[in-house]
Amino acid sequence: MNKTKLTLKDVAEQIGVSTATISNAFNRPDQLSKSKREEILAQCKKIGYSGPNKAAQILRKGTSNIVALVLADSISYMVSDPVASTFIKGASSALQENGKHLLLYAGDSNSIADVVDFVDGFICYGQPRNVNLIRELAASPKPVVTVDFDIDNKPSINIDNEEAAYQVASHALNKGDSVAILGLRLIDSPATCRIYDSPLIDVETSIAHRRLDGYLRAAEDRNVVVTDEAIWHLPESDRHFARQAAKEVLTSSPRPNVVLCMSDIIALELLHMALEMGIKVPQELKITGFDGIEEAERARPSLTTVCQSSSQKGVEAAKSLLDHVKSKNTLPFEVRLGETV
Amino acid sequence: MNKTKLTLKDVAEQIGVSTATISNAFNRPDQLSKSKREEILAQCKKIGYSGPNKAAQILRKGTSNIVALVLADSISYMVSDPVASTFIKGASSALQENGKHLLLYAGDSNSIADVVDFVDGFICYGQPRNVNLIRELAASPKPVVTVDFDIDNKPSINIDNEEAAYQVASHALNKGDSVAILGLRLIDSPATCRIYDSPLIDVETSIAHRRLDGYLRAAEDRNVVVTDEAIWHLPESDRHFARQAAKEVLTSSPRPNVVLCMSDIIALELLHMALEMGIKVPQELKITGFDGIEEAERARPSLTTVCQSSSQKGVEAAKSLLDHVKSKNTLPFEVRLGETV
DNA sequence: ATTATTGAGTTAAACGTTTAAGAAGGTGTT
DNA sequence: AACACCTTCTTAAACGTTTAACTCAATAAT
Repeated sequence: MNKTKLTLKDVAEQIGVSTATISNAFNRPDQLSKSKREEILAQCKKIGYSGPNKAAQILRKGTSNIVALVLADSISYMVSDPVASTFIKGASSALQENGKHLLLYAGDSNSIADVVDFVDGFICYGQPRNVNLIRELAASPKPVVTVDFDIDNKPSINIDNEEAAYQVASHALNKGDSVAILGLRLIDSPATCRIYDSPLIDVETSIAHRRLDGYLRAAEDRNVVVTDEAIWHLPESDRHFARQAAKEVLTSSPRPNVVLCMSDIIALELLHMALEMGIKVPQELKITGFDGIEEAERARPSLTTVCQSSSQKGVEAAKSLLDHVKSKNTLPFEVRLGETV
Repeated sequence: MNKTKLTLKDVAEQIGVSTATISNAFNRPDQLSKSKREEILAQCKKIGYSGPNKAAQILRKGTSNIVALVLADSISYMVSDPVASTFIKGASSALQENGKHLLLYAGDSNSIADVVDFVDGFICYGQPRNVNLIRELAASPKPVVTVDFDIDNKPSINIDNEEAAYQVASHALNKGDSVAILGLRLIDSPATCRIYDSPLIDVETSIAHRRLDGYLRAAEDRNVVVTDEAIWHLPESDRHFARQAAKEVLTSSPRPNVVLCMSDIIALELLHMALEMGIKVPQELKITGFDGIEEAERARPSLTTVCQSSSQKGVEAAKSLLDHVKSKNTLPFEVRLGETV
């Protein structure tokens, strides 16, 4: 029919009203009479004008209905991790309900500059690899909400990781135990950036720190000594890394009889390897996980772990962003007793 | 420092050149002398101008570096499905390498109108639920590439589903067998829209159709009769649906001794249920899958299936879009013989 | 009968860029 | 010396909207 894309101006001329009126017909029904509005919309439909151009709206209105989801690790990894993908699920459905779109943003990139101008806000899931990215998020003119990660003065969604770790560890630990910890990357561990060196950003602390604190408190309560050598720091909650670390732990001597794992993926890998090696769980080896993924419940023996709802986190994160909540939100958790302690 | 966001105009005034020159300094280095360019960029940095506003660029340039990934089913489902998430992996990494961003778009929404104006193109993964959405994609002014789905006159990425199904079925079938098929939603099955009724869109055919054709050809070759009652159409490749259908198949009488499944997820669920029921695989029941996911290889007995690389599909789809390829691309597949036939 | 108030629509100035076309000056050719 | 041709930069018109401020009637209030 029409050679080139119709604009508001074209349509206004054809219908014989001002562009403002057409615009109002689409955006502000209260600004014109009901009859005129309906007539205009009908005409537009007939002419083949499907509504104001979104690119122009983004510029003019300063809003795009796009929310960027900054994923701590690469998108590839995040999409296949059960915890992260469940989070994405929750976030995306909450956003969709509110007419927002989700832009996946890799946390290993080093700047948000290429999207910050048009995006409506950021949900940051986990601790991004790149310091500069964190710094930019901290200084972002657009709203930011963080999850499983904390930036001072920005809203966040989290659970009480210290308390959760303390509780789950308490179920596993007894006086005289020899314990190992399969942890996640600490924010200031050598493999990563020494974020505390930078005075500009005020990152409170990572979940790995909080969980470690909880584990250590539980150990201390029972007079169990945890040396630095008994703590492994995996770069991420990945089966491959987990398998390697599990091997090291199980072949170290003396072999620990309790291993506290900061994720279920890690714990399950350890569990499988232990069973392969003929180690009796929980008699010779107690294991705790973290997250409460389905697979942990299906495993035999079933895993003792901390249950938290990733999808709820996603929903809450989206809500916080949309409602311009400023405060930090601490969600509940629950220790699920399985057969591994 | 600065109260309000700096614009190109502000910066131009401060530095004492025209806006065009600043713009060129950022976008078209060949349009001004090297020395001037460097001076300008240095000044901008000092002033705190981080480059042209992206929202304005989108409008003016008509390009955003955003690619929408239209997911046939809901985002929630897609993100947790191993096949789909592997696809997303491939696509996102290829796009990221080319500086493109990924917008997740739910295929159960009924229009692309709210993004078509600013997005650079669409990758459509699978057959969207909504006819209107398909119609809009078919008529989209922006490039579209489809995967595991076909729209006439649009490029697509696929494997030869008919041949793949034929081959895998051929490994399982023998004269005298009683066969059932656990299939996926056909494009014109009653539960969905009768897409062929609409003359406006020319959707070639769904992968479910092609696979069914392949299965039936293999059956015919061996004089095996497949009645309509022996064919189940699951709405999607979901564990829940699969479990229900598996139950029906295994309790039907006479019980088939060969079941051809259109996805590994379905096949694995059937396998588990068969084992639970004490049915010997493959002696009493042969099973074939489709996709070649990891879990299929790990299963005991391991699954006979068609291997195709979802991540490669993602990469190819992204490439096709970025390179403006117009032709359809048929990728290779491979039958992996497991212990279930 | 005069003044306020409201309703419906218009005008025109943004929003922050990019880019075709043009101007000014310098270099090379004949 | 005249001319064409670069190079480097500027001018100004898009890109397609939204929205504050305004006009003009018509209705309500005093």
